[in-house]
Amino acid sequence: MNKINILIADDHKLIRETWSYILNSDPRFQVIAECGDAQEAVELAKTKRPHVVLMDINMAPFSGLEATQRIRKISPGSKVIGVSMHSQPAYAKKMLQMGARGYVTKNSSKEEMIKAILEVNHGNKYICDEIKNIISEQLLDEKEDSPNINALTEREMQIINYIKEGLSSKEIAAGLSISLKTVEVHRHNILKKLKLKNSASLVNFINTNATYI
Amino acid sequence: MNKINILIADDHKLIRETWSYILNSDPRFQVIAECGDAQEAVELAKTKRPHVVLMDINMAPFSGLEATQRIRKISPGSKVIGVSMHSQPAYAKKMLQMGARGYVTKNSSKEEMIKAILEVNHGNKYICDEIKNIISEQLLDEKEDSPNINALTEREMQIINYIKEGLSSKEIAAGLSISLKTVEVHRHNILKKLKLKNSASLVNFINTNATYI
DNA sequence: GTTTAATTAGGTATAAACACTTATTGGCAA
DNA sequence: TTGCCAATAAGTGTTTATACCTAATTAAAC
Repeated sequence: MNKINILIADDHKLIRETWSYILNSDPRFQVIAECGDAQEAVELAKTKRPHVVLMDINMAPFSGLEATQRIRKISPGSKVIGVSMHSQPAYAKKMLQMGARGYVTKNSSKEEMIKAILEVNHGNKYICDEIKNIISEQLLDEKEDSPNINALTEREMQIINYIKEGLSSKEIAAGLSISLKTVEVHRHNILKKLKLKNSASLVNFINTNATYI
Repeated sequence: MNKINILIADDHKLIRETWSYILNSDPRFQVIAECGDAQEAVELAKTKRPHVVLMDINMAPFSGLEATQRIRKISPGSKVIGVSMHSQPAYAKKMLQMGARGYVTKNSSKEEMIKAILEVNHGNKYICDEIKNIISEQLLDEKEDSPNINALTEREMQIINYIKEGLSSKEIAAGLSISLKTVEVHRHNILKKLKLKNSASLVNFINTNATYI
């Protein structure tokens, strides 16, 4: 039986090395490449055609989410597993939307990671226990009136990023070549959707609630 | 020659396991305990008396900074190495202030980690190359007028926390039983000190710049 | 004991943000 | 095709924030 070929994309060198070490110690796996940025990950997926890609979400120059999406198109046979330190289900959800076949947090054990690799390689989907537990807990809470950042549109997120950087509505309007009035409407809608009072609390919400990625 | 006894404290199980695996594979090291929270780390340092402690900064219920401080008192023979994903020198500085003997980012290689352990066990201090490079770069830039959050006063930090929560100046004034005008002056001084344009960018700065820990 | 810095607070402006209404366009889906 | 929604943009207000100024009090530092 052939080994499962794995590509590791993670911007932390130590983490890449340790995973390579562990996975290569198992006769079922073969780490064929590793890299620290998303661009390289896409290129390596194209040339090396790995069976499984371990993809960290946080990477330069674009996120693991985008890299997953690209790999999905460029090498449909490669199964991507999202790996992140974030336990929020929203991350997992987004990652799966982008075409990932699995999601594992860095809280997971070695055994769970191996299980995830075997499952996705076999064509199944896999989500780690931690996320599954959190999701079920959230379902029990069931707070439908909670601010849901997923309701924000692309444009709104774009404008939030400008706001974070300290740009005024006038500057944002100039930057996006749209009317000042439009920017104001967007800002108003954002605050209304998230039930926030002003831009300061918005930035704090965005920075501390990772739910939006 | 005796092995160097190591305690690993990191809230990510996978990371603990991989380090244990790697370090135990080296005849010079012996991982004698590992844990995922700061409280346990302090207790384990007390009972196990490890030669070296690998301490992650981000942990519950209190931070690795505080745990380091406690271990320093409770088991002065144990050398603590701060391990973090943060490349800001401010983290390293704070960690060393708390009594750590070394600081290594998660971008560092396995070799660098081993070097750090050997150095601190030998009684020396060790800071990883990444941080050293950043510090030297910052010295070369030498911008004395650069935003320094350390210059913020207690009162100013207090007001920033209210701003983050979305309170208006009027509300902050009421909360602190001071004049609206005073709050406005504080806000103005904060923005001036940090060279920021508005509250949104202030909140983003505070959330993303860990310099104030 | 004099200086320095933090906190306090007033005045006087302009600029920006926020609230709410209406309305047009284009795309996508039931 | 009809209807919904995102994105666009205008009008018209009110409220807040920001930018300057001056200045008193107090505590710490030199």
